[in-house]
Amino acid sequence: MSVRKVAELAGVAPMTVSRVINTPTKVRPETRERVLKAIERLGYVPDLVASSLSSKRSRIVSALVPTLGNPMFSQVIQGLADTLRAADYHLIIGDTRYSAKIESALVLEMLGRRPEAIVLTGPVREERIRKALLRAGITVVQIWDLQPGHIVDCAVGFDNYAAAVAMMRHLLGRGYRRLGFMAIVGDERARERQVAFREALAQHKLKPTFEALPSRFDPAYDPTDEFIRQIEQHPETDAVFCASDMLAHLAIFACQRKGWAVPGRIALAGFGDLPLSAKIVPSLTSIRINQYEIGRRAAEVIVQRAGGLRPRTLVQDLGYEIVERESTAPP
Amino acid sequence: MSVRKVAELAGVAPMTVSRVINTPTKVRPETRERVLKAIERLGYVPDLVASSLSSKRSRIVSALVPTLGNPMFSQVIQGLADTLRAADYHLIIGDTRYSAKIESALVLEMLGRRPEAIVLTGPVREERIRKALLRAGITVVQIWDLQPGHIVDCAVGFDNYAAAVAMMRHLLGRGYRRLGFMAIVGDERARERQVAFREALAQHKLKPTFEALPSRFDPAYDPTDEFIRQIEQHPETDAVFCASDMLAHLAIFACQRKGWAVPGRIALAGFGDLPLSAKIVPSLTSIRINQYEIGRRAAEVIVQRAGGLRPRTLVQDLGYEIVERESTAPP
DNA sequence: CTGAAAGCGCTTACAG
DNA sequence: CTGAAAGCGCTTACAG
Repeated sequence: MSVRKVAELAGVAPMTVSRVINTPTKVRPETRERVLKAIERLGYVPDLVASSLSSKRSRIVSALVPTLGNPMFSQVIQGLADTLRAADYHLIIGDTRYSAKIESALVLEMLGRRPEAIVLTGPVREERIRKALLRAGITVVQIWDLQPGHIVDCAVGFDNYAAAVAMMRHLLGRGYRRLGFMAIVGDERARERQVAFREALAQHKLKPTFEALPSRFDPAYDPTDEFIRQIEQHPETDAVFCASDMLAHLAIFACQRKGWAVPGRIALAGFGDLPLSAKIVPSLTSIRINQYEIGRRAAEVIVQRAGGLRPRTLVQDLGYEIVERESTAPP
Repeated sequence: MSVRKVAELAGVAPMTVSRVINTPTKVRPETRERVLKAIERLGYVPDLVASSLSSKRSRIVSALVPTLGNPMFSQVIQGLADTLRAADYHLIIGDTRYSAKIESALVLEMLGRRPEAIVLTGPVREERIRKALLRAGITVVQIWDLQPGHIVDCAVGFDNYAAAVAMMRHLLGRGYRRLGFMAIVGDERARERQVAFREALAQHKLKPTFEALPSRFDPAYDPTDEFIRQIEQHPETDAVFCASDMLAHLAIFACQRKGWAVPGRIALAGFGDLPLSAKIVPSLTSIRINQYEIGRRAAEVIVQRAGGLRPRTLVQDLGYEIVERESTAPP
């Protein structure tokens, strides 16, 4: 099945078949009809691989996220997928498992598909990769965290550090003073939140009661146990800033098991504002990021660029919002 | 940047560069070294589009799931992505939003990329699409639900109906008799569970107290409110079978808000056994499906097929497991 | 409005 | 072990 077969059946040149598919208005209606009928009869599906090669437009976008298992990122992917599909692009995805090494290997692999754009979560970490990206001359959209110094091309996201600072302001404003921090090790974005956590405390001449970073690669990995252990070892803790809502949910359940009132005994705050966070009991104070919108905007930038437009702003800060809920009511 | 440039720099023919990349052992070590150096120096990344076209091997797999937002499916995708990457395949994804129409359009689009295999969630619903798939002559792996009559090619999943029947056996065995059912409308897989729910009750000469199917397209969509409304309208209900763990989690929170003891007042059971279900208070009885494994096996089938092997079994039933937890303790 | 020629960047299938 | 020729299935850039 190929343009040639269709052309033969319709009694036209292959070029005309190509026109019917790509620029139908440039073909006389009668001719178009004949070609369309031939396409239909043969069940012809144009080969986009060949099309990509000769037109030098792959209509492919690659996106790399740390993990697909995290709803934060799957929402971003969903936003990307929906918007790109509407513009006739296909999306190739890869997950880096939070590893810079895997990320680099994936970028190189992806580049082989000649994508028109590549979406990366966070800054490029290897100089070699940055060079390869530049040499490829494609649109690079860095999503999620905005770190101005490291942006290769475009960026859509929010200020992770500022968001964490705002949450700390909220917690301190509520009167909490003995704060713990919890994140999953390997999550570099969480590291930034941790820095904000420390600095905010330091400004108030306070010290963390604990900073726990269970590793998902640790065979004994269980954030729930880790949380309980930390609270028992540091019973003065009156609030815990969790680097993700999922951790905060687990902490709430741990507290329920232990009979620790939230927020009476311990206040809890998360990050990401998952849908469940508004519904959980107690409802969870969190930092809302519009994940879907990040994906949508990233796709938008890509489509605009492909259309020859220079997007007005190369860096789009979509902001964040502290959502104050029951879990951090004043003590 | 092309094989030609590399070939010139290395002083060999393009064909030799191709060999160094694809079958390096077939090139004399000294020649290979020279070519490798040229590749390195130029930062050459082979064009997989051109490679696909001439070799007729795209090394692409397309996967369609109803939504990426549901952790059930993102786990499947993760299993696919990991396994396919290890075999040097790229994964193009699409989400059908539970729509047969979108699914059909996506399949046709995907076919244009000449994937070596396509992964579909559930059976193909349009005859036209089944034909297109057959004509494409590629591996089609139907995942998730196993419906023998509708399988185009291979299938990896579990028996949705049997799983729901097993859960009903559990609930009835625990002594619950006044059962309600809840699912999100549009989820066809949930429909099967609903049928099992009804039939199991009928066998015991029982009737549902309610069957609620909130629609995510309904502006007033709120499964929590819907759950509360149903329980208040049908206060005799002593247990609710939720077609997904997420719904069951929301139901648990709703009960906490209302002061309805789970399982004292109402027992709850879910489907999918999300990680949170073991941790939530009360822990949730659910049906465990190994989502990641479904993805992994689907990829395995694809890789085996590509290697010329006929997989031993075309239909792999990975089974399910009723995980009995606190939420359905005897009344 | 339509078509013949050339070429996109690889690899297949020979040939030596 | 290496290479020259042909071709994968489209589209670009002309030409008429």
